[in-house]
Amino acid sequence: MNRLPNRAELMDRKEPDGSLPRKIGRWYRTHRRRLPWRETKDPYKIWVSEVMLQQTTVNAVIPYYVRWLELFPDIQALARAPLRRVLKAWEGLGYYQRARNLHQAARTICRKHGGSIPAEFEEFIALPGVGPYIAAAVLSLAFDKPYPVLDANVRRVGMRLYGFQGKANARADAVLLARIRGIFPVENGADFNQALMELGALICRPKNPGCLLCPVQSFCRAYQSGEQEVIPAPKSRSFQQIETVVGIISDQGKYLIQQRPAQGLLAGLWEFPGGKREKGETLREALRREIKEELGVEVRRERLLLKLRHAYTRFQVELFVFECELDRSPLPRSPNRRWVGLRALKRYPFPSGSAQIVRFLEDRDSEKQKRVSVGP
DNA sequence: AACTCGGGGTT
DNA sequence: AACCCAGAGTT
Repeated sequence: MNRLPNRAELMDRKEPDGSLPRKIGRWYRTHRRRLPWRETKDPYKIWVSEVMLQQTTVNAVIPYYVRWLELFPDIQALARAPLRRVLKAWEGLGYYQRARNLHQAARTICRKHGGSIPAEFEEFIALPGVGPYIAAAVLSLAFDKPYPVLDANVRRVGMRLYGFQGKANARADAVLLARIRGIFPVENGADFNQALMELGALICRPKNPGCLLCPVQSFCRAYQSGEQEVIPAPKSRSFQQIETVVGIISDQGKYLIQQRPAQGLLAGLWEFPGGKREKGETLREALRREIKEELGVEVRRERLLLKLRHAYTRFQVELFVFECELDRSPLPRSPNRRWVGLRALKRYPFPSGSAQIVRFLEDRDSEKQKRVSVGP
């Protein structure tokens, strides 16, 4: 667990001009990127950025971040918003539990903390979705408390600097945090934290690190032994291919969609009926089985509408989207199944793959409208 | 300690 | 195609 540097660690530290924190600090002041969340000290805004940036690259986050602050400019606005709008604003960013947790935490803060973000580590980390990194980051960057942060950038920089071998792990993290605490500057801790992360992002990259431009090259054990490219060791990963079938079922201009369970993959998002193709099944057999299982109705006729590919972290999905004609119309007998017109479809949060299908349907519809209005 | 949870960017 | 990313929660 993180903690503040103690008295002995902070007092009487000599920081000569050539020290590591000084060198990194000077480099940061001249090379840092101007990013939206670096223009503010508002803890809510910094928090939002940290949650979005979790396992997500800076460039992917920026447009979401800007739009989010327009929709939910402060914690009260977020707390008031219904979950569906919150998830819609997150659509395409992934790890949707982050949005649900942020929303829930905002409501808790407005209900129990008078609407202001807790400035104490133990109180803040107790909120859903706030772990050791985000607690340290927000308290450091917004409240200038000297908590060292340990994210993927700092981990890579630190492991290389100190010549750690092997994969990242909890034990190595603890040792690393202790060493960073040991050099943590008395002043401008927020800049030191950001400087370490920025160094990891711009110079001490996973591949092809820019050691020749690195301000702390002379301190770096990995550089001295030429191991900078192999520290940290890569994580092992599996990868598999999956084929899914999707049924587009429409009736009088409305489409049948259903909501995924509140737990697990893509929790709470909406999608069209369908599922995985099993071994030994044709796509059409899979479609008929899934529709029968999910809706209790036989498919009378179907035609392939489009094929999409979508990559997840651990697998790649190929979606075969069929327009279906059913035996009879299935009744939406649960709140998790709805007939929705194209216009209203835009307000529902979909996984990225399904969002592509929605765009296809919209395009198809606007083409149809054009033909009608222009005439043959 | 190992898994799960998305999607997009980079190489 | 493989790898990675301003991690957190669950098992």
